[in-house]
Amino acid sequence: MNYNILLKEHHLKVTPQRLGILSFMHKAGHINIEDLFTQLKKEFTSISLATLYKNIHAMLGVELLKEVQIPHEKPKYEITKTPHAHLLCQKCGNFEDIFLDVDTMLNNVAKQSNYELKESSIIYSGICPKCQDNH
Amino acid sequence: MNYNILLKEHHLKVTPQRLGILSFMHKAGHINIEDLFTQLKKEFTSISLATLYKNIHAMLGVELLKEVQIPHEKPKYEITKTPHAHLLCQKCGNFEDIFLDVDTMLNNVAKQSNYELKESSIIYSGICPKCQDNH
DNA sequence: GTATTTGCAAATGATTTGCAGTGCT
DNA sequence: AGCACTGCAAATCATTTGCAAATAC
Repeated sequence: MNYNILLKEHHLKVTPQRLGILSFMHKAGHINIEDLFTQLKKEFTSISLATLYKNIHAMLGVELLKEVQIPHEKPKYEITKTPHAHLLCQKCGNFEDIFLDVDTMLNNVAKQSNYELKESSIIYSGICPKCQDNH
Repeated sequence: MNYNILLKEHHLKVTPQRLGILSFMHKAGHINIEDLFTQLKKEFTSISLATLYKNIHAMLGVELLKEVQIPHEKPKYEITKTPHAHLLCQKCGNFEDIFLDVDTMLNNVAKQSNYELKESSIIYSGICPKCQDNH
């Protein structure tokens, strides 16, 4: 993925810090501020938390990133992609995307509720296949 | 609803503060710490934030309460009821329950993902019927 | 060259903790 | 009576802000 272009498309200036944020975010899939900062420190010894927060907000503002709220956890961030749901393993903590037909679900709920629905935030939690085996 | 019994069933001692928390929580449906504290202050002039936090955590621990995380908002709390999803109006902020067939959805996703799913956290956002009219 | 971004330090805000006194069962 | 709960004050943790220097375009 070309983060350079991604930033420009969203009218954000390209800086090494921003490229680093996107690169680690992509590698992790979903990551919270604290873990992201730890990772970034390895490559940018001088990066500050303030910069990280400012950039996360800038990228959220232009919808380059999306915030994901797992109950009882600190928010995680992901690069915006096609609408999807999430799976959380309550045992090992694995957190992953699942590309359900979110649109169909949205339409059904819209009909039932008379809301004009735009988006959904969906997390399913349970035990992942691996953890079922190592019961 | 008898909060006295509700607390005892969950092995928590009955105190005026806890009864107050549950009563306001029920009245509001979903409420965050700050708003709940403001409400409580009216009835219990001496209640402290520390007490509120401690009690919220105690009640979460025994699953008498559930935390609901709306992206970009402070967590709200609700009294645990049968599994359901939530609707958020992006215009007026109205936040309500919707009793979809959460179990069927859970089973479908379980099949597709091979996760052994236990619960889901679902929020649909859009424009509520009222706000559509006052467009 | 100008506007934006960075990193620091300080400020703010939210939540937690320790402890002495009080209240529940 | 004994243990749990309350409220206060202080401590901790997370996030934001202001500003001078550095950097992107």
